[in-house]
Amino acid sequence: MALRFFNTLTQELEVFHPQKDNTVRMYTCGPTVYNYVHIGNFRTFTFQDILRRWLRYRGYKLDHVMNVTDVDDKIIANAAKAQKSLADYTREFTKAFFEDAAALRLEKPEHVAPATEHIPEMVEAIQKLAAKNYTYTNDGSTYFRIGSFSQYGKLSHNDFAGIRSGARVDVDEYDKADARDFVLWKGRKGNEPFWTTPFGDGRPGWHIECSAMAMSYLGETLDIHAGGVDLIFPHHENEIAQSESITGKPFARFWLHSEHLHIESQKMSKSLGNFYTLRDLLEMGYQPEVIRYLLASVPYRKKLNFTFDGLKAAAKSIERLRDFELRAASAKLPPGRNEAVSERSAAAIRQFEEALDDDLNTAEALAAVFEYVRAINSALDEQQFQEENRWDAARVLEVFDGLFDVLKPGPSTAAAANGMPSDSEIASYIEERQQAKKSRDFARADQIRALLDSKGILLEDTKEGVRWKRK
RNA sequence: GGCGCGGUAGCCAAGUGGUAAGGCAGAGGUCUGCAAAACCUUUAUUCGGCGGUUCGAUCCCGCCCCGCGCCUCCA
Repeated sequence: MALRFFNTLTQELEVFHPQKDNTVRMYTCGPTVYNYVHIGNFRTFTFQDILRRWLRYRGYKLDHVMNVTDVDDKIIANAAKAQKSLADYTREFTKAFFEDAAALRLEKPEHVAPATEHIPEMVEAIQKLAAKNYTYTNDGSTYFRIGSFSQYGKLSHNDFAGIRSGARVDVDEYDKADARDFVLWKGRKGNEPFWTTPFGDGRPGWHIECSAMAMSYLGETLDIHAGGVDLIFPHHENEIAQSESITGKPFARFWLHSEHLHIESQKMSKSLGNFYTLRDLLEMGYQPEVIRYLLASVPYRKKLNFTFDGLKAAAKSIERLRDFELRAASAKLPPGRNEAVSERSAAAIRQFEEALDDDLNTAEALAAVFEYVRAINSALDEQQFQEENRWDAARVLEVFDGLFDVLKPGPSTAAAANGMPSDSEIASYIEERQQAKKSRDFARADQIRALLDSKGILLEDTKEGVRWKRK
């Protein structure tokens, strides 16, 4: 079966191909850098990372733009409170965001686009809209006239006919002619940062950022536009209105939206105060790859309830896969190659691929891997897994880890390794213990075991010999 | 009020018109000098409730109950 995604625009599962060049032109909404982002935000970014990796696995090249919103009301307020310039303030949290993303092993998009570095593109976009009479100004601010875009609501599948002008309060204190209208350019106020343009001093509205930057990097029609479900309305709806009013062409072919991370059955959000940042969890001692696994393991269109039990289960799941990897790589094996094992390995990869092609069903993909692990463990027990089958198992794990990326120990594990004995020291301890056991000096053998244990090294006596791993 | 999503074992969770993947936890076992670790086996006559369609429904339809989201900044 071909690669399929659920398209929010059509509400259907659709076969995906990029429009040209075998290159996927993709835009995703990135962070607003007014604070540390929380792990709910990172669920979406992890989904986007899985999407990137799977598209590449399927042979596509990527041209992916992610914006960084580095000017908006909250940022201005927080920077003022911290008595820092906008640039200094956002630099700090932009840096923190990419550090966190790297810890979660999220690939960096081909282009990272800070809003403040693309003001000319936004000005140009607004001028094009003005030339077509899609805008009006009021008290120094420029607005988009929603009444002039007949398809408004097609993404969020809302019928806006019933909403009357003035039905809602203008929360951002700008005067609008119609309740649905949104601001393209906010007029200069007080000491706020501003840019000078033909239509007045001020700063960009949020929605125009994404339209202008997406089209300047990727052209008039994107292959994929992705983000969290809460952006469907109004943000993405507004992006469509702006972009399609300018070009007269579809803005994005596929709209992909990831569901929220919940905590105690509620949306995790800054305003509710019920959030954890990645840094919070790392300080509690959780490994970044465990968090990555948890975020990736539930299919992206399903709400994911965050719990510490879930985090512990994720850690154990990774441990099982790592144990398997170690066993398949290090066990003493009979020579030769078992054809049945090779076939079982190929089947596992096929199942894994089919699950991901089906709108990135990561849960089903994981099931394929775990079923494979059990089958091969049994084959190992029965001496059916042979020397040349090692490559088969390695290949399955390579495909798995190319997407999930959780098998290699993270940097914090490496940090804990400081003061640990080297591999060769461990090997000589193990050898000494084996000798002691052979001469039935169990006291010495147990002493060595305890010594290594105190340094974080766990010995495993198995049928295939002695293995060790870091705790 | 409008629009939408979801309710599957103790927890997380996949799935299909023909009788329930996987992970964690639990139980039993294998291995072992002992132990740990690891591995294996096992764990839902049942898929929120009530009706309907069907030879047959967890999966389709209707109603109800419960949870959640969007409609305002928000991943």
